[in-house]
Amino acid sequence: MSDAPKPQNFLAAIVEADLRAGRNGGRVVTRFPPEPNGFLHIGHAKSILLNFGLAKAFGGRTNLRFDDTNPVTEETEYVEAIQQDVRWLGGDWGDRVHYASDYFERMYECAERLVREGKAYVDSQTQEQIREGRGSFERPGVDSPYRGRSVEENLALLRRMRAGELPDGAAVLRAKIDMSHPNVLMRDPLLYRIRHAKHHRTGDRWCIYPMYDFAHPLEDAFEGVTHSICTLEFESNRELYDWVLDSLGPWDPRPHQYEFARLALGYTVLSKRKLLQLVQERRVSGWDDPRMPTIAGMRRRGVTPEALRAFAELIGVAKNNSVVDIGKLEFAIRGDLEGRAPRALAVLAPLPVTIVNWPAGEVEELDVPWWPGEPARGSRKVPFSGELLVEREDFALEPPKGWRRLAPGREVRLAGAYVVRCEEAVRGPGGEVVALRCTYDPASLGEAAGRKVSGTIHWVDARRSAPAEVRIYDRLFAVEQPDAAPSFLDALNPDSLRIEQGARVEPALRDAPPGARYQFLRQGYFFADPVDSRPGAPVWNRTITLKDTWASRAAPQPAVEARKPRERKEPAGATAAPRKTRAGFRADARAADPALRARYASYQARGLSAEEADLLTGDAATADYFDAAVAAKAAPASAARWLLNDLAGLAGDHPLGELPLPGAAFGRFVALVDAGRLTPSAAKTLLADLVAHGGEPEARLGALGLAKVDDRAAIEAAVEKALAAQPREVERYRAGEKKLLGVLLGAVMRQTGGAADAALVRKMLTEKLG
RNA sequence: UGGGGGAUCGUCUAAUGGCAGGACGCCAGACUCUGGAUCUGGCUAUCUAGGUUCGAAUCCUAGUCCCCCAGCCA
Repeated sequence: MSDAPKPQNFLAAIVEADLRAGRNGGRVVTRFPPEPNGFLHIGHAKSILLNFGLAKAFGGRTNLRFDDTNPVTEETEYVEAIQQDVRWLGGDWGDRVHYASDYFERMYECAERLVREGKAYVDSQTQEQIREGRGSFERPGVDSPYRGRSVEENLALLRRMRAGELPDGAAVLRAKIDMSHPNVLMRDPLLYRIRHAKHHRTGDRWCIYPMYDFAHPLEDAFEGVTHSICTLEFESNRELYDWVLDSLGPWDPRPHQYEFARLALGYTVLSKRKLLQLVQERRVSGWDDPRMPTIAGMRRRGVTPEALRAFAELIGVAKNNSVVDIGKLEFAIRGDLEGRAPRALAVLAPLPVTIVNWPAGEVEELDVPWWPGEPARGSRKVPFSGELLVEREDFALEPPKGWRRLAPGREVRLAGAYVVRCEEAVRGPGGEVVALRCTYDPASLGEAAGRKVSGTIHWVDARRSAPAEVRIYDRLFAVEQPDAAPSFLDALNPDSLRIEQGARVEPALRDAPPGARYQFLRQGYFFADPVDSRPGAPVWNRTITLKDTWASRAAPQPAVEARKPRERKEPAGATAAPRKTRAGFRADARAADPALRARYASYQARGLSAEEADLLTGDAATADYFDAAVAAKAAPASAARWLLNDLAGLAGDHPLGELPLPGAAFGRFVALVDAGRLTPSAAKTLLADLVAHGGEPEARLGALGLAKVDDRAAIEAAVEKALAAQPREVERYRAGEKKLLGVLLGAVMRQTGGAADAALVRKMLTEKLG
């Protein structure tokens, strides 16, 4: 175990339980298995952080594995980009970078073994025939005419496939499972297809390539992966994953697949196909365009790995289909940059200001701390003269209510410098404001001056500032759910990039190196672009704005259109079967079986409700079980209740007839409860034990010490003990938090193993607590 | 019933029969040389209906809604 923080999610719970149970010999091995056919995006970041984080937290290892089983879409360029991204995020795979293509020979051997064992065959149907033969959701498939080929013939054919004697599409290797399997993935899935294509690593060595469902479980098994974590859409594939492993084992460890919900984010798209389209259609400048949700794009925008990790922690891991508010990402980015970006002065859209009472020609070098309020973290010189520039947006001729910036006659603080007062707005020929004439207060410099003004604005010196290109990035999409639009391209935000050509930055920023990060005071966090910046001429990318409670007024949110229903392609000829419910099946069973029908009536005659009678007579086994219980002296009403409410849940999918607890013994159990020998609470414990291990109810009741305690003194002792153990709760209860009675009652019940009479305990508790 | 999964504040996520918690967001206030940050307080939730239980988000029954699967993609 390491001391890395333990993630708190359902997968961590599984790993922890496995470790506790001693499974896999204490090993924890995960893997991150990208296909090298595109750049990684923030959804992958979630998966990377999960896989690497989980293994690290539990003292395990994580492999990086390229799932390169489809030569026509995969490229070496992506392999390199992916490694860079994973490494940047902090994923440490040591020397364990693997390729599915490294296992092609072993996989092929597995394929031959399946053939030899009669579990796979070569199918020579066309693609269309195979699709047709698979059936549909409601209609079973039909066997391929080639399904019955002999082992020898299959082996010879498979070898010819490998040898390149067959053209693309002429044959495939299929598992021989069940063409009428309810899970369509199990209807003789394809294992290998012929592809005469050059592979980015194996070149022309192979012309047959394994399918994902065959390759992936084997890759995991070859590498000793214990927990194979993927996204929800692979849930149906798990059955096949298990089939492949069980057919080709034994394995140690035997990998298991678990699924979690992939990330969906508002105001963005996270499908490789769509991201590729944006790149190919030049809607963005490339995979690393700062507007892209790719890891490379976010990195270039100025986001840090720490911010992404904070984001991942913020959103957690679960199985709910969810769309995460983009605000959470922005929060994580701001929170990270807040502590690492020094504050600098830059004016994006300048408005000239003349300080009319400034001594002509004089320049003052102000010493301004990089971190306001934390002078110990350093400072730089900022020139101040009679000719300045302020942000155009920071002046209003007719200021609205609550305005805390410049306006005729108003005073503001220039950050790090003097308080100025606007004396006059200079108008151009069209009446527009082209410059400001202000006066300054020579006594207002520094904290000690104690001048109170309504606001502070940023500025730069007009002559001694540097021109800079500033790229103002905004969300790539204008609507929260681009996928819901008719075409996601329609949802693109036309203002996702604005280039401020006339921006000016303070002199200290002129030589900022690529990758430098600053907060431009009051405007946001900026990052010196690592690609386009030149020595002495950095290009600034806006990573993220500051939170702006002033501007956030009255920005109407566009209505979110309803997601358009996806079209179903249903092969012709399928009949729309009427939907049947469980209740319908029970009714059918009774219609077909007069004996069940008779029991349905007789149960009601013996006092059961129609619902109970219905549930008990859906099949003969359940009714038989119930009858056996009643024959063993259980009252019908309570037998029904215990069977339906508790036994059904404990039994799970197991038929009642196969339980270690026969119907007659169940009946004796119910009789014990009816006789008041144990409380309902203790009875549940006893029933769970009987279902798990069998045994005679009476004997187990004694062995587990579950006999009802109605001895006042014993209960009183338990109450005293429980109260003494929870003084805080007692105090809070007495202070008025009456809901804590349940907690205290629970504590007493646990004291007695559930054997105490709950009503009696409640009574004593309320008396004692007053 | 084709099969598989999922429904908890506006959003994301906890609570394995015993106090519905946290975070984002939002609102209000304090503070502030950033309308930022920070601090304080507040807001809002168990899909529906029955049942079991002293006690149900959790167990049972019925229903509703959402997602995934019929590529020689992964």
